[in-house]
Amino acid sequence: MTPQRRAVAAVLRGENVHLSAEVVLSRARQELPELSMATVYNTLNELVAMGEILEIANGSGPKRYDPNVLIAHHHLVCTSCGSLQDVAIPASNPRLNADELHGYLITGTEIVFQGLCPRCR
Amino acid sequence: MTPQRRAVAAVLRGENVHLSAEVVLSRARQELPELSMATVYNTLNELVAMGEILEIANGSGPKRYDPNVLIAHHHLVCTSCGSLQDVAIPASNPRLNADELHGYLITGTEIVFQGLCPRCR
DNA sequence: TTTACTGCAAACCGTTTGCAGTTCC
DNA sequence: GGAACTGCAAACGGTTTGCAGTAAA
Repeated sequence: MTPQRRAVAAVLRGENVHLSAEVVLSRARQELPELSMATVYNTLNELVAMGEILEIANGSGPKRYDPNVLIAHHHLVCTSCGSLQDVAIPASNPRLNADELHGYLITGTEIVFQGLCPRCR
Repeated sequence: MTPQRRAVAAVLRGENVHLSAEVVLSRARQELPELSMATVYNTLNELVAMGEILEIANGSGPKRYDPNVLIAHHHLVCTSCGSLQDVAIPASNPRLNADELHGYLITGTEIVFQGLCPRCR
């Protein structure tokens, strides 16, 4: 646990936090100005590998990192400004029936609700 | 309609087709060897803008292009090899209730089922 | 002294863009 | 001649990597 990793981890804390590497860097630099981007990426990737944070791959644009791993949830993304909102798993959780599985073994289901956020609509 | 565009469009035809720009190029070059990557991307982006094909943004790795725009569907992706399968919209289509909308106006819902394909499991 | 980690800079991959050279009306 | 399009090569943005230097065990 180096100061760098602590600074990165400290930024990724809380609910409804979805930060890009860039933003993680600038925020963590408030604590540790000499922090480098390489170290941010190294740390983020380790945190993802350890299961401490989630990686949210946005279509184009940078990946976002989400520290909320304890409560399973989906995302609501604004197609205009890119802002993200956590949403609870809906009551009607989608399932595939046998003939739609095409022989796959399902390991996860991810729902992305697209829409316009209050500011953009 | 130039030969280049025709060649690209011809490759993106059928069901369960999810090709990267790279693959589109190499296949279209069998018809038109002098085709360039720039033109492939130009054409793909126009087709997407025209609503003729869908862009599937994979986490890391190249985008995939899907000509199946007529039948609404979701995707089943192999987390090991990246292969993709179209799946029908499940009977229980997820919906958010008012308090989960957070003021967003929903415009679309995308489900990605992750799993292991028959070859990888 | 070995090991792990950092920061820098350069490389990387997928995609986009500037531009000069077609082609077609 | 003007508009639309091509191919090349260079630029781009986000991410990763090689490497020399530093700190910690």
